[in-house]
Amino acid sequence: MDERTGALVKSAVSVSDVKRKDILHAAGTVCRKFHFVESGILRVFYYKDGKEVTAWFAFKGMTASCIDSLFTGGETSYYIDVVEDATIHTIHYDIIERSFADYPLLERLGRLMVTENYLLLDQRMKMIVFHSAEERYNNLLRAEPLALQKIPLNYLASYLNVTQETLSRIRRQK
Amino acid sequence: MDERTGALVKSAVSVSDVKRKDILHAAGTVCRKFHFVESGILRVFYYKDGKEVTAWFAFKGMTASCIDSLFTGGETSYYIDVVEDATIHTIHYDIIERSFADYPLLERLGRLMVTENYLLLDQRMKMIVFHSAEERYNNLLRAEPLALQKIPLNYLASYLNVTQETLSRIRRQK
DNA sequence: CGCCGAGTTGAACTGAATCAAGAAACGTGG
DNA sequence: CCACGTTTCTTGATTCAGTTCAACTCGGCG
Repeated sequence: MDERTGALVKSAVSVSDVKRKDILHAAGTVCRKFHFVESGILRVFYYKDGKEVTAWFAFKGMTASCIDSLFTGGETSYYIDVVEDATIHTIHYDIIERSFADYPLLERLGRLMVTENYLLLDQRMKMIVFHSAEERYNNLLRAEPLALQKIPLNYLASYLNVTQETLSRIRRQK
Repeated sequence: MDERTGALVKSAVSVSDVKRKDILHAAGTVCRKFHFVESGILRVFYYKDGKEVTAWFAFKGMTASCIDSLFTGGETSYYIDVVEDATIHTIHYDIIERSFADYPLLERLGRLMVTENYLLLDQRMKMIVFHSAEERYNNLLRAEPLALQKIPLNYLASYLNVTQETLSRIRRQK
């Protein structure tokens, strides 16, 4: 990325500390931000038949956003909250977007970000389709061993697409 | 899109007619093309435990590509074949990509394409996670009633993530 | 005609959901 | 620092959607 573009991006970022249970974004609103996680854990979730369903955990080094709103400009169906006290860098996409025409590299940045998200979703989909509940749990355990101790079981369960009861039983036999 | 960019894109496209069972692309190779379907049906699939799994059907007006290879530049794990004789427009991504720097709008085009694919995948994932086999079948039936008569049952089954037997039973009670 | 691929049907099995209670852990005010 | 209620987690019994395996039907077509 060139200097000029870097400076613009920097100007669109703000850092903040957020606490467990803080809600960074609610469904039904347009959301033009996305968050980089420096430390802590964020969660992206939505409601399905009155129940929370976790779409995504953002651990250290990952991003969380109302990706539907960001992509389409419409109202998001996601909520974002804080699972573990976190320090985050929030990118104000408005500023980025307004400058697309003047900063060609931003388009690339946007493209790569979406691509990244696509590949992650693809992975997750294959995980759910091809692996049993137990394999999914073990996989996540391998990827994020520390984090798992800090995430309530019901959040985890909906992320892994099993009931809380099943997840509890899986976990027992270890 | 401006004239200049339009002309470049046009230069990167070729039209062809393809026949049922033709294989447009095999896994293990790098693929730098994607296909627009003017008529007919293409299928993107891969192998899982020795069995074909359909990742995607491209009906009229849709696109088919080895999206992993296109995004990452690596070898694809997908095959693309022809389910129903088709006329397709093939975009040679190489040419597009080489011109990213000179044609800023191409980055946007790329971004929007990935975005489109992301949203489709998200939809599909939710379909599989939240709906029963029967609901998934009915949904596809609603979306592509004509096409379904032309697609072999086993292709359909793996796309819907059920066994052929189950799909046959679902279909019976109509 | 007989074979072959595509689809159907049946019976047994299984992973995970659901429903229903409890047990533990947690935090908040007294 | 304890008591109390709430939230989180566990356990058991039952049910169910969908799989698996195996056999069978049907419509071409060489």
